[in-house]
Amino acid sequence: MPHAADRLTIGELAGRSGLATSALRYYEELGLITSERTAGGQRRYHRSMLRRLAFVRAAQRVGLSLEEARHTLARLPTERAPNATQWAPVARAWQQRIDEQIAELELLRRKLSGCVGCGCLSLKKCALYNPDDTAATHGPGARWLLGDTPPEPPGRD
Amino acid sequence: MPHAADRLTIGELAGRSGLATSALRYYEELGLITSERTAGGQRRYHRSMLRRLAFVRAAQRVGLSLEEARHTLARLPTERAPNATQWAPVARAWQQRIDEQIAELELLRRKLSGCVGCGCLSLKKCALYNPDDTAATHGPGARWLLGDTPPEPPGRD
DNA sequence: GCTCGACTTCAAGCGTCCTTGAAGTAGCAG
DNA sequence: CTGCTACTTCAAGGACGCTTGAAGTCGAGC
Repeated sequence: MPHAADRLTIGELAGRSGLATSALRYYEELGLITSERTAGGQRRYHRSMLRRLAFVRAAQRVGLSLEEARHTLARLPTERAPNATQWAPVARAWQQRIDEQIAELELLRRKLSGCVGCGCLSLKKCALYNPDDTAATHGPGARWLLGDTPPEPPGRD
Repeated sequence: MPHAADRLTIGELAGRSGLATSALRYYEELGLITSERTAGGQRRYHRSMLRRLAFVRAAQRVGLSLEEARHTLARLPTERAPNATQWAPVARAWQQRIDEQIAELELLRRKLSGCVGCGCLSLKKCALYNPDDTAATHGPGARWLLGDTPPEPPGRD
């Protein structure tokens, strides 16, 4: 064991979190994590930072920016695990985001499925190019796949 | 109608694709789309570029970089819609990526579900912090949620 | 043939998320 | 106490995906 106390050096935190030390310093600068300093000025991290980092990583996967993660983190306890009351709204919000992402991906997947056998990406024949469900999903106006476009005037492909 | 021929100006292509003209020039620079030029040097796009752009947007949503999209695009016909033989492997590869993403999100979702009621993010008690399925999903070594970490030595949280 | 908006190029800038490098210090093993 | 690695700060750089601005040209309508 490299050192005595129950505080983690930046290298240890890096090893345990899977993040680079440079990333950890950056996160600290952003206020995502905090540290104490030794007499000599080196960082020492409380182990609760592991939780915060796990949270940040999860937040990123849910599609949040580091700034957004910071805001959410600010409403959770610093050194303690959040209790159910604190955690529930966060978890619910995230689940909603996740559900939306899954729904989007499944829509795209279905469209691709339809295309595997159809010599696809041929305008007017393919679900990838025709609104229907996409239109419903993405608001008003003709939309296909991932962008807007009129359903192609006359002309061929 | 702004002009005669069946070629699209960059403004028209932008309008129809939902992308900014600056993005279109950038894409052209990257080799994602091509254009012809008028005598005066202005770009004119074949309508098949709409398909390529739809493809690129879809690729982005599947998580590909523009570079990766370019590679894939290079194996599909330039001005024609791909046939089933050309398209099938691409669609299958994308579906696989989509499936992986969905699986990841569902895993995260399940973990969050378990946590809503548990005062979560408390080390050792919570699925978010304990390997199990995540370990299987992300290769060797102990991993929780989105990073590596040993399952916490002695001490408390 | 003029006008005016849409186009052109080129260079620089931007937001996000970090990494890299230089120059120097801390802290633990022996 | 030496020595070596891990640490420190600060500034710059870098990848990705574009956007913005300046300065100038094209081209369709009147």
